[in-house]
Amino acid sequence: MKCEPKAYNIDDLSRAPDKTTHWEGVRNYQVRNMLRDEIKEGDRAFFYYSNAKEPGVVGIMKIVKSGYPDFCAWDPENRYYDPDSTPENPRWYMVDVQLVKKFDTIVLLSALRANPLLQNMWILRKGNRLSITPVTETEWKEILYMAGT
DNA sequence: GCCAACGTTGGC
DNA sequence: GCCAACGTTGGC
Repeated sequence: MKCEPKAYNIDDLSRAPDKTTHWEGVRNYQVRNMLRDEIKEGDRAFFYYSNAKEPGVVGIMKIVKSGYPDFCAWDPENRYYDPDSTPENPRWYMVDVQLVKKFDTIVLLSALRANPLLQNMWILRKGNRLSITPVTETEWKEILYMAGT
C-alpha cells in the first residue's frame, strides 16, 4: 500500500491511537474495488513510500477493518471531497490498518528491482500507478528476508 | 523539475 | 463510442 511520507509516514502510524488509522483518499476505481471487495480483515500489507527521496518498503501493517465507505468524500472541507459520493450511494471505500512492524531499515525500490525473485512483482511493472497492488507469498517472504526479519 | 504512463473528461 | 486534451502519479 503506497503512501507519500510527506503526507503520512510510518512514525505517524506508530503514534496513532492503537497504531491504527483509516486508509482514506483512494480515488481510483480499480483500487476502490480492491478495498471494497478483496481486502479482508486480518490481511497483511506492506507500507510503501512513494514519491519519496528514497522510495521503498518501510514496514508491515494489518487490515483491522475491511472495506467500508470513505466518509472523507462527504465532507466539503476535506481534500478528498467528492460531491458525487453520498452516504446513500457511496462511491469510494477505505479500510483501517494497524501497524505491525516498522523495519529496522527501509527495503529500497532499487533493491526490489535488483532482486530476480521479485522481477514480476506488480508494483515494479512499467506504468503501474495503482496505489495498492497484490503481493504473492513468495514476494512477501523475500521482502521480509531482505528487511532482515 | 522533467516526463512517461495512464486515467478521466467532455465535445462531437 | 471515439479520441484529444488535460490532470495525476511517481521514478529519476
